[in-house]
Amino acid sequence: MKKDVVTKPRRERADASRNRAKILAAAAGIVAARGVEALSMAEVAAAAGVGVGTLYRRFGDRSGLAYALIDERERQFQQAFLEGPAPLGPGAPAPARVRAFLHALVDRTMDQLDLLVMAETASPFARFGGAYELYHRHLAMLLAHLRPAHDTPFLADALLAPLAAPLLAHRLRGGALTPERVKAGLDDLLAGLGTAGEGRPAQG
Amino acid sequence: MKKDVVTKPRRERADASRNRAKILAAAAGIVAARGVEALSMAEVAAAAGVGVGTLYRRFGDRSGLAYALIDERERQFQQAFLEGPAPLGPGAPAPARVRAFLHALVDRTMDQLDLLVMAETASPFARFGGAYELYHRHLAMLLAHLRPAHDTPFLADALLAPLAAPLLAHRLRGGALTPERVKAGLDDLLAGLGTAGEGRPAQG
DNA sequence: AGCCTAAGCGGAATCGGTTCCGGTTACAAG
DNA sequence: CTTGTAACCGGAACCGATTCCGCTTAGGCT
Repeated sequence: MKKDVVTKPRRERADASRNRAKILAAAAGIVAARGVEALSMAEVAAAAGVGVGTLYRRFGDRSGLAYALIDERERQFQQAFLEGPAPLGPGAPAPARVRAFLHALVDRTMDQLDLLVMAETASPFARFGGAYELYHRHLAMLLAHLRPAHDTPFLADALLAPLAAPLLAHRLRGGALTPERVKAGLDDLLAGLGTAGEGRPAQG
Repeated sequence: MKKDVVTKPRRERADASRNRAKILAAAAGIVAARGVEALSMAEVAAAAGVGVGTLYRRFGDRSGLAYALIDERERQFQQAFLEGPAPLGPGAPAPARVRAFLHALVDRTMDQLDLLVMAETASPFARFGGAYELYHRHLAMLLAHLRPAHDTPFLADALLAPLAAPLLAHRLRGGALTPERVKAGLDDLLAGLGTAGEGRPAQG
């Protein structure tokens, strides 16, 4: 009988990570040249010189590829609110952190709107995969700090929902939507939740 | 030269509306029997005894078919908040109408969650087609009544966004989400916006 | 009743995402 | 260096949505 060592997690093979890089480069090139609409799996595979099967092995699906293209900025953002300098990171009072977090999320979403629309559109629940739950936990935690008597998980969803990429993209098309306007609107909601820094006790 | 009457809008041909009915019946049957996942265009066409081209001619696309299946209840809902009895319809003070509208929307969304998920998922912006803009205008108008100094179009989006079918469906899966909880959460947001009936002037 | 044509119709073809699988290969162990 | 095998690979096959297009027909008109 073999020794059943606990599923040793060997690291990615050299050819595999080489292909990963080729695919990401090809995909980024296509997006830069012709926009996200032109980003089909078959075309990326062809441009990268690999088979489509390889794309799926590395990235799972179309949405996974989109997230991978966003990954670097995403890491920066996550690191910033998890362990970066205040007020986005730890150290600032919760209301300030909530506000900083939402404002930063608006910027980050606007920056990569097209890719996010694609990523969130792939499958019905793609949006709630990856980073969403992290944002949700983070926000709910900050809110709970402030207003323990409220349903903070719901409030966190309610604050994140208006930042869904497809909604913002839709409103942007119709002109007259700016990051500042979204931030101001969020501030308005936050003021109502008593997170504007008034320091009132939570009992509402 | 022909008389150029302004593009006379002839009404739907008899065979066409007969097919529309057959298609809707077939689709409803499939959904009832095997759920929305089983609702593919080809299968509906086969069950209805028509070609797929006919489905597209009548309903535009998958999302259109889903909306058509929902249509009857949708009409009732729209009529209720546009011209039905208060507080949902006209006559009640704006704060009460806002609250009644959102609560009713929660119920209606929960009722047909699966079909709505399908309808809103078909294309990236499907959600913002059909009824969404109507809801948005209605809600923004009521809010403007209350708080003219605020960005009511944004607030309307912010109140509607947490009711997106995919989000509710996702939270429902994880258990622990009820219509009551959603309504309570919305009430909480509304209280913060000063629509709880306190009658404070708008100036914030 | 017969004509004319816009409106409809069916279903093959197309398109893009995703899955499958028989054949390769990196690389750890001996 | 040889070997064993898990991880990979490529690309054909599959699947469902959507488009296309040549043929048919309802129904207004004479």
